Amino acid sequence: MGLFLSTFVNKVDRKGRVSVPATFRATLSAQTFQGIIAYRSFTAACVEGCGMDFMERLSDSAQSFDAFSAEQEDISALIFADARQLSWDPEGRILLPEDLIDHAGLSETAAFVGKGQTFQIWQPEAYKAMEAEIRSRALKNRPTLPLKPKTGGA
Amino acid sequence: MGLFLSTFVNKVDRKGRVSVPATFRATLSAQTFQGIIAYRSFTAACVEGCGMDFMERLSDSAQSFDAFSAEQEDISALIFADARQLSWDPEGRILLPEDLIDHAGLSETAAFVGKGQTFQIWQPEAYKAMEAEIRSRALKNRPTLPLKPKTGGA
DNA sequence: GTGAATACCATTGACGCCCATGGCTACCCA
DNA sequence: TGGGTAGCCATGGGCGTCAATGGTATTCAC
Repeated sequence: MGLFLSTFVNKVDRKGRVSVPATFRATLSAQTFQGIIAYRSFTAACVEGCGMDFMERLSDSAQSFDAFSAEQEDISALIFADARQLSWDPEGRILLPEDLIDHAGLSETAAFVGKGQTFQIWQPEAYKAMEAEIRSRALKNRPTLPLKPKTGGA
Repeated sequence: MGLFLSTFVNKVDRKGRVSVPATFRATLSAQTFQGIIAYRSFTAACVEGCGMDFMERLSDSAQSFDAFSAEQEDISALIFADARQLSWDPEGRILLPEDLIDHAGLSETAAFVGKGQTFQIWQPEAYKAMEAEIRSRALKNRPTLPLKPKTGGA
């Protein structure tokens, strides 16, 4: 299973095009749709991104009540309505729609931020600020991450 | 299952390259991604290192979000966003990104410190100081490590 | 017909790959 | 037991390739 890792800052050109990081494209290469799914985050000033398979999983989850609460059903409804398929050109660039650019406050550059199964697109300075905040909070709280035991193999 | 054991101090060349200890490479040799995952520790001046399988376990753990507090989501966000895939060259070297070098205060040499399932990369002098501190604390506190019973296989 | 979106092409700079070297160790053989 | 040798691992540097980027042309839609 491929993951979206690391953060890449790429330029947005005059036409609104931006290169999707090569490693992200590699992560999505197995999928039928050659591109990304993008929708406006409703918790932060950024764009959420993922592959089609994640959308399908989201859809499956929304079906089963016990997995998703009513609120979460609302959320998934929002997501599906807002989501758009952005296919990349032969060079691996996507064209960012105007409203996504507005929502994330993008201008010259865009930061692709890996979140594991998904990723986000931020205005780089805004992300830096957000990251600093989270990092300082982590430093204070020293939270721990309960690791699941290894699944299946090895 | 392979573990990361012992400590190795290797040189960082002018291009920022450093050899990953051969035994660490052997530990990771079975994995799909031939290289290491590295991210800045948020509790110490060092770089955390692991294999892709460890990252995937982390991602799996993050999936069940009812088990996840906001804090813990913070952590996984920080880790995935900061994690870089550093593949090694045919000689077993990785290229250390500038900000990782800065965070750990690396210059001429780097210490690879085994931590079992994961490892860390330290500025050698800094690690020596940290180790001395931990050791003296252990002498005082006599910490214990509850051993799990053997799980089924291997 | 005009504008936008997509495809095509060219440039460049970073990164990955290749070859060469040196030192240490472990092994072999006398 | 000691010298020689071979192999592995860490190291240094040069070169080619690919990803990111900027621009132009062509096609599609309205």
